[in-house]
Amino acid sequence: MNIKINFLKTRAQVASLLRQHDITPTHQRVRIGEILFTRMQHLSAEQVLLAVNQGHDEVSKATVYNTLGLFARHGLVREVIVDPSKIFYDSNLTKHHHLYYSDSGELQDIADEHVEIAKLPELPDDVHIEAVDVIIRARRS
Amino acid sequence: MNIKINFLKTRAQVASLLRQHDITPTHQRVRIGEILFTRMQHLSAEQVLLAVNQGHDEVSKATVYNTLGLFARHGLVREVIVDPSKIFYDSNLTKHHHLYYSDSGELQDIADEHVEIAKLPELPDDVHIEAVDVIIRARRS
DNA sequence: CCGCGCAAATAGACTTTGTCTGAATTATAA
DNA sequence: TTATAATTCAGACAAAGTCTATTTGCGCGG
Repeated sequence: MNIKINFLKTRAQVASLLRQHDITPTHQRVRIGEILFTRMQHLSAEQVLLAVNQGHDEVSKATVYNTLGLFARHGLVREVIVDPSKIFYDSNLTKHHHLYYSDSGELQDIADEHVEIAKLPELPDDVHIEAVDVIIRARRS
Repeated sequence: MNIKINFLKTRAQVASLLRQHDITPTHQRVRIGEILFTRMQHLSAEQVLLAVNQGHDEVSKATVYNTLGLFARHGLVREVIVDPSKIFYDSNLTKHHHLYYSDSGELQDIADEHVEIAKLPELPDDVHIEAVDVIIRARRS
């Protein structure tokens, strides 16, 4: 049984999670992990950079981008592509879909049980599906 | 009954389509429309710019971006957001979904009948849905 | 405890996609 | 014809993300 990825509270827990995924837990990576994994949320790279560097500089832009990519490749966060100008990193790893408000840029989770995909196309054998994303685009008025 | 938007062949047909959608058919807009509406395809702004300016300059970058946005707002093309670095403009206006190859960047249509969404969440009254996009992310190997 | 070697981090230049500005052109209307 | 408005344009600008060359700092053998 894996450590529950969300609601981690301590640096030690984040470090342990990283080790479980074969990621060396450096100071910077743990800082970024703290921000992402202490609650379920969607953050852009820019927002992570700001959050990490509250007050004084601690982690460089390059490292934030590298680390987010690394986390995504190791399945610790999910990249959500809904906005043409930035990627959101989603620390909610349960199966779910997204509701995107194109007026405000707000992104909300939709629990898996509220969406049912009853049919998907047959694909050739050499094609393997990485994800099926359902995005509801809406606006308030 | 509307003019069938795909497979338009002549400038006059494109101009007529634009007029139907309250868009003044300028030379540049018709050029761009010719490229988009003569067959169903997904093109990025960059690709439209290149296609329009075969050989000599005819339409500026600013106009291409303005026109694609204008066409999208008037429902003549559909913006497809699957790649974090660019928007695709889809001239296939029939209801359909997308298969995106994250290794090659290739984007394919999936006919509506191959996907069935059996359930969607209830949303508050002031929220109105603009689109429900299903994106299958896959890779070949 | 020292220093070697390597992974990781860094600053900042660079790239790409897209937006903005203000001037010039073209169309529209009186 | 004149003026009024809409459209186009070149090029400056902005934002997100990548790349490079250098530095940092940790793990490990002696």
